[in-house]
Amino acid sequence: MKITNSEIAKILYEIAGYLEMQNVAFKPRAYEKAAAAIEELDNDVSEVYKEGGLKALEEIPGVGVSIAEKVEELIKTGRLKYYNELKKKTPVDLENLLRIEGLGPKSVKKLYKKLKIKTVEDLEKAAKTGKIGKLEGFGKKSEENILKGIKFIKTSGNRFILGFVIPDLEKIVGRLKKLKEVERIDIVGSARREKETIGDCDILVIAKNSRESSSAKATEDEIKISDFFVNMPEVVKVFAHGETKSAIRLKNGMDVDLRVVPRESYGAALQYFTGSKDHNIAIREIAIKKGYKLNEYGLFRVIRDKRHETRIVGEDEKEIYEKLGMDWMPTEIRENQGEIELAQEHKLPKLINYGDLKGDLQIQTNWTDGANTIEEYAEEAIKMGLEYILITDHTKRLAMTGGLDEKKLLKQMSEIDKVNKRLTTNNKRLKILKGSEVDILKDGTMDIADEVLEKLDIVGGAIHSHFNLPRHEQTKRLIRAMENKNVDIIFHPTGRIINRRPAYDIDIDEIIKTAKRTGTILEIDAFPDRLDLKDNYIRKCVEAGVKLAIDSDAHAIAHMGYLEWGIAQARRGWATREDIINAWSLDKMLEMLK
DNA sequence: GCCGTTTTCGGCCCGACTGTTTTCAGTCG
Repeated sequence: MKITNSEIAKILYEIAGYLEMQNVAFKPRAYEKAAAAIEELDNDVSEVYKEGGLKALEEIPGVGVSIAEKVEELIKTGRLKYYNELKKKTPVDLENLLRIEGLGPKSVKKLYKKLKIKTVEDLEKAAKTGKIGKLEGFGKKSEENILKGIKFIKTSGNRFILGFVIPDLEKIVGRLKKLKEVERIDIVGSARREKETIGDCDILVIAKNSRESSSAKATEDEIKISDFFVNMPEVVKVFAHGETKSAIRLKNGMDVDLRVVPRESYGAALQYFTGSKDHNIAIREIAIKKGYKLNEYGLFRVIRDKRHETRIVGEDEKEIYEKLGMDWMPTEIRENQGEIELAQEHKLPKLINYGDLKGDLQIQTNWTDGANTIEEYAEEAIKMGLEYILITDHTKRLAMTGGLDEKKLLKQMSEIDKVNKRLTTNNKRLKILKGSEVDILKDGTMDIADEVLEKLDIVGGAIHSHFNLPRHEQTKRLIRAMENKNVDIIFHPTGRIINRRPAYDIDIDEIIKTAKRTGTILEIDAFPDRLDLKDNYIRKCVEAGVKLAIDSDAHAIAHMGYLEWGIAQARRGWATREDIINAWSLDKMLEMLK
């Protein structure tokens, strides 16, 4: 099978780690840079190579002669000698060991040399028996931290980040959809509810030639679909393979269930398999009270002696809810957190819709750690139908990104003026706004002087250091930043990275209160592993009347599409268009900002 | 190993924290 961009990137990242172990200078950064560039590429590297050969590979920024050859070898053979040799020298599960906070290549090497630790399991055993603490350069504290890191990975590691696995899942769904036997197909479960992470994936299908009812025998079409499903190239394990229900594990480690449902039950199955469980339990209780029975096959009227029942509805999901006396509910809010009561009163909020955003307010360009130019982002935004974007490169304290100081920021502002002028002469409607992702320093002051901040259209503040301050101090720090009259938005307010790093310790209610008082916007960072604020914090903001912004946090134009994941979270937090400032016109938005 | 409106060779980002030390290596962003 064709090697994917992320598979190539993973190997390049690992090479960087191995070189780091050997104290090789500069090369690790070179491999990391190339890996990141490939990971963020819009096109398939294999395709790039097929069309333009080595030359085309070398045109990828950060990829030179040597790495291009290695990528070529990977595309052609699926293997890489250089990588295998490095791996032979230090045969450790680098990918997973490096996921542990605080553990880098040097420590991994030492642990391997001294204790023959190769895997996370080895490491855990050694830490638990106190062997790590006695090691030179390590101590009791390191041992504790390692155990904590392992625990964190274990408790959060077996869920998949929805935005990152959806491409894999959609590939499968797209392929099934093309079968002549398939009439309709949907992803259900927590993925349909747009949860930030999913444990597994459920897929429902109706065959063209669908069986009459759930008790009828499966049709040939239905059997063919199930057979096709378990024989896909990505399948590494088949747990179950029936005529209408199958379960497999994919190469990426995710378990996927497929159910081929009769047409007359499709709506009921959608409702049932979408959940959430709590939502379904509450709905079924209501059904019982009204003399119905609800299951995955339909809504049934129960006749007195309970041995007779007649199917009322089942093909259409909306009809089921309506028969039960309530409005259809958007899947994102089906968590039994008040949505059912409001649906019964026909008072559900009108959630913000996919496609409602008029702008993107967090974009990193190649002035710092982004991959594309201001102009390239502008072109992409025009393609997406946006009306405005805000350029928000990092500031000087974040040295590793080449953060901008006051002088460079002013220079970038005049560059934006120029690009805006070009857009106007070419009759393009897009407006590029001047902004910055300004570092919030330890004491809550900003990394850029106020005189310069004043000149920007919109200022975003963000924390990138001192993640471990005690709660009151961290909260005070953010509050001070919000009180700055130039700071309009707080970017990724809690700093978590899903499956990797917990949020820093803040009093979220205090933060929301301050946002309200100071008129500061809180951001919903749409990057799939951030989604910060998360759904229930969004809901708190909506209830408190604090306004929000949904931003892609793009570091490459391909990331701008992530805005949709931000909308999904906003919907999970019950946000309407009124709550999201970049769903508004430019004038209205600028008017309400500080 | 990559890159070049300062360079085709000689630079590559840097400050702070943590945990280990008693001056520093490793890690992080």
